[in-house]
Amino acid sequence: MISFVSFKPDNSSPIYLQILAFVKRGIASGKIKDSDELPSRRALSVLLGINPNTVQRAFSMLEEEGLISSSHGVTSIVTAPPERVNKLKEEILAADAKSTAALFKQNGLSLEQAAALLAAYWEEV
Amino acid sequence: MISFVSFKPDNSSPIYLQILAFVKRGIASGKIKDSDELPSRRALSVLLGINPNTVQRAFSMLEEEGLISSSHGVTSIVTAPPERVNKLKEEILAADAKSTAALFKQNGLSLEQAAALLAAYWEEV
DNA sequence: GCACGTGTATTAATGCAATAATACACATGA
DNA sequence: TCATGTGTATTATTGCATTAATACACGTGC
Repeated sequence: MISFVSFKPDNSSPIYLQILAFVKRGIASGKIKDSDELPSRRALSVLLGINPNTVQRAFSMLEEEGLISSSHGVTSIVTAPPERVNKLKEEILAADAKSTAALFKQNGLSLEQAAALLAAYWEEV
Repeated sequence: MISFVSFKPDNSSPIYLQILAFVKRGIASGKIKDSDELPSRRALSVLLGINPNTVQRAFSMLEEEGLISSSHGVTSIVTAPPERVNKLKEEILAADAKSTAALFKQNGLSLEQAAALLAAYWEEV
């Protein structure tokens, strides 16, 4: 069963997108594995204190992307074969790296300064 | 006169917040300097193709933070003494570094891997 | 069989960013 | 002086993302 204990939604973006990102990053990083079982939509909505439809929306998007498999009456299962995981990992890392580089460049930093700054705050988070 | 040619709003957050962030990062990075003149609210709204009230909202928030000075009849002026710039720079860099570190950690990367990834995409953006 | 938990679908309600319209106050320059 | 452009303020409206409420369909296990 996938754990959502480390999932802390904020108000910076829609909750359903945060759930989507949480699961995708979990799969990409290996914390969530192929054939893992997801909590039911209702159970997760109670756990997170949100509306069941919000969970439903996130799960249906995961289904559209082929990352989970759903059927009536039973909880959904993660569908993440190795090649899919690698592809997802590359996508996420590339997107993160690009946005991060853009951010630091916008701040007028050099690559060396950016790396140093990252190192300075690495242990803090 | 502050230039907004590099300002490219997207639909990831409210436009007024993007304007706010654009100006703050500009000040922090030195691209926008103390006593620089801002375009008028109406002129900027025409330039960006948005409603004057959206610009007004961003500018009033900048005024609340003490980063611009406004008076009737004349365009607003940047108020950014050196100590304020340094403070702003620290705030922005710290926030960016923390969120970046958290992001890479969430992806299961080590500091070395994160730095390498950043370097790999640095020139691309 | 059937109670229960599950996935799925539809519709309504809510909140808020963005827009819109308008009015007033002030400064500048012809 | 006065026309013009500026900042400021108020109120209403629109559109859409999000949440909410509800009903229906299906599978499991007693």
